[in-house]
Formats: sequence, structure tokens, C-alpha cells
Amino acid sequence: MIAIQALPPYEPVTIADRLFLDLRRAILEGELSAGKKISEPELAQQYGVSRGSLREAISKLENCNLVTRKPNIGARIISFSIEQLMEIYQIREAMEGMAARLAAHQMSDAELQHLRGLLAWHKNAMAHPEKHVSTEYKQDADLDFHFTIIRGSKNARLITMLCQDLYDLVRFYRFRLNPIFSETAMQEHELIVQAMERRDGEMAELLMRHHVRASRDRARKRLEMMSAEELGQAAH
Amino acid sequence: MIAIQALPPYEPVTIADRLFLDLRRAILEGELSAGKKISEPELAQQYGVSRGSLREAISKLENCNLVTRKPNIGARIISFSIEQLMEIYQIREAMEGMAARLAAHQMSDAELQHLRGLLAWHKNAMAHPEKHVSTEYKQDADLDFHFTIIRGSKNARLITMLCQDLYDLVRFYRFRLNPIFSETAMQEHELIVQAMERRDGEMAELLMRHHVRASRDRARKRLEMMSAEELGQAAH
DNA sequence: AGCGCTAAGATTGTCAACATAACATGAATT
DNA sequence: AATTCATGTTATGTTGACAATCTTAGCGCT
Repeated sequence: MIAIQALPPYEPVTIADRLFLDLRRAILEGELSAGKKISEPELAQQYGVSRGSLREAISKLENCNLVTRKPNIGARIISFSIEQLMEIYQIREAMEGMAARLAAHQMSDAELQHLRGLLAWHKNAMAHPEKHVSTEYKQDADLDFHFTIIRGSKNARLITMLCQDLYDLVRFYRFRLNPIFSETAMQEHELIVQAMERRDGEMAELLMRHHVRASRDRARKRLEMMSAEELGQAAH
Repeated sequence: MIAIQALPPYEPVTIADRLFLDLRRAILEGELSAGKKISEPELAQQYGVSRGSLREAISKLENCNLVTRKPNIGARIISFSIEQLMEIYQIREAMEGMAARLAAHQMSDAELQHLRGLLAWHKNAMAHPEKHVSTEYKQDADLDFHFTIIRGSKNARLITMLCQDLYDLVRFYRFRLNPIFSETAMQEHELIVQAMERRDGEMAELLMRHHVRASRDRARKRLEMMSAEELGQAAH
């Protein structure tokens, strides 16, 4: 069994930490509507903590780019925007491309085997949809694939910027768009792993960039097909 | 005269904001030693503010990656590490490469002319070192060059990640290494602008990536020549 | 001498109250 | 009727005090 660790867990030692994790999950899973203003007194009472701790948690959420704060006005959950989603894909293309290039050289054989196993598991899940394999699981598997390669780059700063700063945004949009993981994407993953197994960093980067670009186009096409009404729901 | 805006200014409306700007400057310019632990009571008294505001400012510094915090232990200024500097160059290669590609298509003719002017001004400053053009100015001009292209990408998230999250780290290292801006780098800038004037995004990306990679190699070579003693000074 | 334990000191996390700025309501005026 | 201004209310920024945790110095023990 492969561990799904889309949201890398860490033990919340302080109240503000726990609050941060709770709020992040609530935002990512849509419990708190996109674009909604955060009322400090309301949330503080709701979670039974003081405003000080809440403000610290909000500050951490700001780091994750999940809320924006304006002085003397307050904090808001970020709002849903197709333009921003496209921007994120462009950044992912550049950074994950570099991550794949580095990972092709830096990952150990064991790590590559793990990645290959992940791919096989994912492929099996796609082939046998009857085995109560939920959509979320397949999406988490996709995240796991990308995370493994990112971590494989062994570039600590790159890992932080992608896994902590950018992928919270990715999850924010992913949950609201609920994209289907396509067979095509699976084949792209396969090609990427093959290049990495050949230790071909140059090709791994090119293939990863192609994959992210293709995913962006699929997302855009999907968005154009969605009705305005559905998009409105996604925003909330 | 070309405006030097290495650190994009904004009006600090709240106390925590002003504190944040002050502390950031102090860290970037070496007034607060790298790796040093931040004492909340000490700094709060020194700046004449309460610990709450100081903690908020520290939280913002954490976003900029200039300090790291551990629960129940405290905050430390980041420490100087060659490995981290090399990691930053790798990220810049990927992201600024993408920025150059986008900017080649997105920048207006006027913006390109501004960039060209920046280059001319910089070239002139290099050619006439007698004109009391300090090293800092030339470095700021280099930052301006990169910032103009990054902003030219018109990708808001990319701009934020680079200008706010990554370039504070760049300044942190730059101040401590005090690198000389070489004639070679100037020529690389020239080639990048030429590609952008041709609206050749592909080439602009390749040239920018080459430029960042070359800068990284120059920095590494320079570091290898520096004695251990000098590096120890840089850390403080 | 070296190691582990204990208690004092200091530092960080948390809270509730105060000061100040933004927002909302309604009256007066053009 | 629409706009502007005044006023009250709410929310955010800020502060100082309290509680929990970590660090350190000192002591006893092996």
C-alpha cells in the first residue's frame, strides 16, 4: 500500500498551529467560501480561542497565499480566478520542469523504484475503477507523483516553494474544479519516469514541461465547457 | 535619470509594517548577524514597541524567508550557506527563464525601450567608473534589469514569488558577497534584450537561463577563491 | 571527571482589555 | 431624490499581564 500524503502532516505543537491546519483544510475543502471575509471575533469564538492565536494562524495562511490581508480592513479568503489558475500553471511549468531535471540526476535508484511503483498503482487504479477507488484517491495519487519528483530534486528551497507555497493554491483550485485524471496524463507520467530512469535530465524537464502545459490546456478547455453557473458554484 | 527601486517601497500604515521594513533592511544590510537568535523582549524594547507587534513583524519576515521560527524556541536570522545560494540560482534559472519568455511577448514597446535605456545607462556607468558610480548603484542597476523583465512577464503570482519571496534572499547573499558586476554579464544582458526586441520568447528564455547559470558559476568560483576567514565574516 | 537530576531564571505562547480606524445608519441640505 | 455630513457601532491594531515551555546553573551521584 502506498501512503497518500498529499498534505504533508506535522504535529501541531501550538494552538496557532492547530488553528492554521484546521483553517487551511476548511479553505481547501470549500467549507469557507472563496472570497469571503474573515471575521476575527466570529472565528475566534467559533474555535474557542483568543484573537491573538487566530491572528497568528491567519498570518500563516497568508504565507500559503490562501488569504490576503489589508491593513485596518481585514483578511479575505482568496477568490477564484481563471487567470490566476493559468498563472499557476505557468509557474509550475518552469519550476516542476527544473525539479524533474534535477530529480533525474539526484534521485536514488530506490526512490525511482518507489516512483515507478506509484505509477503502477495509479495505472491499476485507473484500469479497475470498480475497486471502490474514489476520484479523490486518484487525484491524491497524481499529487503524490508530482510531490515525489519535486522532493527528488533535493533542492530544499525549491521543495518549500512548490510544496508549501504553490501547491496549496493548486489544491484550492483542484478541489473546486474537480478535474478528471485522464489517460493521456497517465501516459505523460509514464514518459517522464522513463526519461528519469535513463537519467536524462534534459528530456525529463522537457517532458514535465509538456505535461504541465498539456494539463493547463485541459483545464482551460474544461473551464470553457463549464457553464457560468457551475463556475459561480466553484467560487463559493 | 533612471529610478533605482531595488526595494519596492510601500507606505507602512501599521506599526508592525514599519517594524517589518526596518528589520528587513537591518537583516539585508547585515546589521543583524546571520544565524543570530532574535530575542523578542530585547528587540521590542529596543524599537519601543510591544511584543505583539514585533511578533507580527517577525511573522512577515518568515514569509520573506529571512528568519526561521521554531515553536517554543524562537526565531533566528537565516544563516549563510553556499548550498542554499546555489539552490536559489537553480530556482532563478527556471523562474526567470520563464519570466523572460513571457516578457518577450507581454512587454509593450515602451517598456522594452525603458529596458533598453536601463541597459544603456548601466553600460555607461561601467565604461566611466570615474563618475562616482558606486558599486551598490551598479548592483541596484542589475537588480533593476532583472526586476523589469520579471514585471514584464505580467504574471502576478510569478512577480510576487520572485520579487517578494526570492529576491530578499538574493539581496541577503548579495550584500554579504558583494560581487562585482562583470563585463560578461553585461553582454549577456545585451543579448537577452535583443532577443526580447525580436519578440523571440524561446531565445529569451534560453539566454536568461544561460545568464543565471553563468552568474551562478561566477559566484561559485568567487566563493572558492574567498578564504574561509572572509566567509566567516560574511556570515556575521 | 563525567553524567543525570532539580530548581531557578528567562523566553515564548496565550489571553483579555484598551485605542484607533473603518463601516453603517440616519438626519440635514441642495 | 440624491448627496453629504455627523454619529454610533463594529472590527482591527496594540498593549501589558499571565501561563506554559525551554534553557541554564548548580548539586549530587556513579
